[in-house]
This record gives sequence, structure tokens and C-alpha cells, in this order.
Amino acid sequence: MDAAVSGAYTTRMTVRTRFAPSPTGYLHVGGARTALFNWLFARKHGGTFVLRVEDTDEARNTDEARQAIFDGMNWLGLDWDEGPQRGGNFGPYYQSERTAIYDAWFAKLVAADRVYEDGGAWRFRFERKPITMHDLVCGEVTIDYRDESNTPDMVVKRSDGSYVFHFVNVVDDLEMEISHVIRGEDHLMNTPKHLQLIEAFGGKAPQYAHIPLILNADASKMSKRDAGAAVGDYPRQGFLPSAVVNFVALLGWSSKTDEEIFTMDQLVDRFSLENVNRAPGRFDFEKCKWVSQQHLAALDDAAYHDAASAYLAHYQPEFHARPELIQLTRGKVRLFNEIPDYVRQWLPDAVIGYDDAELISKVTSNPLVIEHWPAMAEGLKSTPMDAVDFLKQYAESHSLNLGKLMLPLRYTISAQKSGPDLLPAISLLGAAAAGERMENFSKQFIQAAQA
RNA sequence: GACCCGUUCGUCUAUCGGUUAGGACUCCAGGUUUUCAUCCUGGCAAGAAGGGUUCGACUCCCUUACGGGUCGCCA
Repeated sequence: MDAAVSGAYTTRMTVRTRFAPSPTGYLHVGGARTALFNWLFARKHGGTFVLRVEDTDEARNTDEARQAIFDGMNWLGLDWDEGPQRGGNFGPYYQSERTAIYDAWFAKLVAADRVYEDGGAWRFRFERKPITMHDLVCGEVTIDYRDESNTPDMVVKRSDGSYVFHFVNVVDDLEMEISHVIRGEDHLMNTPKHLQLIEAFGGKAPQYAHIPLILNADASKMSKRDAGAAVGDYPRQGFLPSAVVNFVALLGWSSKTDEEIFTMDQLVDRFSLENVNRAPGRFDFEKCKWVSQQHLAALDDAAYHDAASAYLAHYQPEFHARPELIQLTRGKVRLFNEIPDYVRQWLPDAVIGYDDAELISKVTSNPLVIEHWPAMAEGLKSTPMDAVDFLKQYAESHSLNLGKLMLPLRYTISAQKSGPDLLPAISLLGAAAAGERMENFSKQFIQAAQA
């Protein structure tokens, strides 16, 4: 078993990337972006994308966290060619199941006299020399390992017999014939350690690309609870996966053009590591929502209906509205979770409360409202016609410009100054209900003012 | 503290020595929409600081400042 050697000859023409999360929390947006870049790079070059679960820290691993990774990847559309649930020729893909492999590789270090015991643990003896890496994003970086105080020999095997991250990570990248390691910049200083291990193994190092971290809007380090941090929150808020992928790709990568809205396929087509930035980016939720809006706008009526319905059924089961009403939110909302509030006032059983003093006075001081509201309300309540047809007819027969009554109508009927496309919304609400609301408004404010 | 990486509008970014430093988000002002939103047009807003190199520097070099990362028997 000498994968390191054979790998050097057989695989370097083939792109193989991997995402190697540890299931100790939820899928973080930074991790998702790392996964995305690896996925994009593999897809772009016709390579293979591997998912490897680094679950060597038994104390911190949880089944929920592992599931969150799968769910998040699946939701984002980042399908893996090899890994859990999918198999492959380089498995197993859980590090917890690869102990025999690690034992074999560890024996090599023992045989080469590159490890020594220290307090029951085993340390890897670094070669004391400058180590230079050629990072695809950061360029050439040299760390001087002659400075031992800054680079103490690292533990590769714990006193309990388990192996640490650096060791298993390197072994697996070699074993799995990974060609490109794209990971967060927090691993930059780990790379010379990994390079030393690879050299000790006589293996060929993959190409490394360290991508900058993602920070909060205030430049603090992004962590749990921070808005946008957990990938699992995005479905619930009503993002389209393509929008999240698009936005996340833009954090730290640029197409170098003025285009910003991309489909998955377009990202695959345009992605390149050369265009990855070096400075950490801040997470701007406003822009994230704008990207979402753009992706929503790209949906046709049928697709919007399907996606919105699926979202509401799953995340807002208590909310019920006619499909036609939901369709009126198309082009209006940026996220699906805005839908209920957006159309709530147009539900048949909505409770209408007028609380905008400025608007109330504006509406009630309109002579046309004073003159026509009671009659219009009366007519609407009894007409067999469609509400809008009735309103148009009424306006025509009284020589009224309906356009000038849009705001009063909107506020009177919905108690809002903005909302869905007005006429279709009134039509959907129905003449009787609209008339009733107008009547109530008249009694409450117009007649009261006159009395 | 040591060692790395970084620094263009508030934010994401374009610029590979010569530009009125461009685009996007946000915000503001107009216009379209019989309303709301979309959309369109316009506007506000940037090269961290100081030294070099150069005919010329946001771009190359140095210093400082600031930001981030790493220095675990976590990953």
C-alpha cells in the first residue's frame, strides 16, 4: 500500500477536491463557501468532489451536526461524487473508520525515525529549515522552521492512541489523491506542517489555495448566532439555494466583470482560483437579500408558485392563502418569509385596524372620499359583479379618475399604504368584503368627523 | 508577544504604472407604473499614513498604523 507514490504518477492530471468538515456544530456559511469553491473547481475542471467527514474528536461529534452538513450541502446543491452515502474507491469517508490506515502510515514515521514519544503522545520531528509554500491564492509564503519556539514539534498521535487533525488530514489527502486543497485561511499556518509530513512520507503535495475568512458586518469574527452564519437558517428564511450560493460566491471571489447575478452553471463556467481575493470579507445581509430578490425575479410564474408554496407549506404551515393571492407577492418580496405579512391584510378574515393618523386625515379630508365612499361601499356590498369591475363602472358613471383614488382605496381596505398590486388584490378579496371594510372606515372616520 | 496574510466609497468589488478611479448593495432625488413594488435615470461616497523607485504610482519597494489569522494531546 503505497498510495503516496502511485498517486504521484497517476493522479496529477485529474482534479480531485474535497470538503472535510468536522461534525461538531452546524454548517457555517464560511464552511459552505469552502465547500462551494471546492465543488466549483472540481466541476469546472471535470474533476471529482469528495466529501470526507473528519470525526476524530469523539467528544465533540454529534449526529445532528453530521446531518446538518449533509442537509446543508444537499440544499445548496453541492453534490459530492465520493463520500458518505455515495461511496467511492477511496473510502471509508469517515475518519473514525480509518484507524487501520492511519496506523500503517504512522508506522512509516516510526520506521523513518520521524516521531518520538513525549508524555505518552507521539510528536513529529520537524526538519529545521525554511518551508516555502506556493499558494494559489496567497502566492509564495515562507515560514522559517529553524525558529523552534514558533514551530514546536507537533503531536500527531495522542496518548490515548488517537491521531490528531494534522496527521489524518494529510494522510487522507494523500490516500484519496486530492489534487487541490481549497480551505480557509485559518489553515495557512498549518500548511508547512502538512508539507513537512508529506515530505516525510515521500508523497507529492496537493496544490493549496487558502481563501480569506468571512467576517460579520462589523468586522468581528463570524460565529454562532450571528445573522447569516448558519446555513440551516437560510431555507427557513425563504432563500433560494441558488441565491445563497450566488451571494456566498461573491464573498471573496469576483468575476472581474460587472455581472453579479449568476446561476450555478454560470458560476461553474466563470470560477477560477486566480480571481479569489486575499482580504477577508464582511457579511452584508442587505446585499444577500438583494441577491435573493434577483433570483426570485428570475423565476417564472409557475416556478415561483411552486417554490413559494413549498416554502409556506413547510415553514409556515399555519398560514393559508389562496394561490392567486400568493402570486401577488411575486416581484414584491425579497424572501419567502416576507409573504405572510405582505398579504395578511388581504386575507378574508383579517382584522383591520387603522392606526396611521397622518394617512387617516389625508384620506378623510379628500372630498372625493367623503362624497363617494358610503355609496361605493353600499354598492360593493350588494353587487354581483367583480369588485374591480364595479369600481371601474362606478368611477366611469361618476366621472371619477380611479387612479386618484388608489391610495385612499388601499388604505381604506387594507389599512396599509403599500402592499400587493391593488386592483387584483381587491378583486381577490371580493366585493362584499371590500365594501364592508369601506363601510367600516366611513362610519369610523368620515361620519364621526362630520358629526 | 512571535510569526504569517491583508488594507480602493459605510459594505462587496474593478483597476495587471498614465482612467474625470468603474460597477453593485444601502441611502437620497427624479421618471415609468391609474396604486404598491419592480424597473429606468441621476446623486452622495474611496486608494490607511509617511517615505522611496519612476517622466508618471491606487498599482512596485520600505516603514508605521490598523484589521485578520496562527502559535493545543481542537479541527
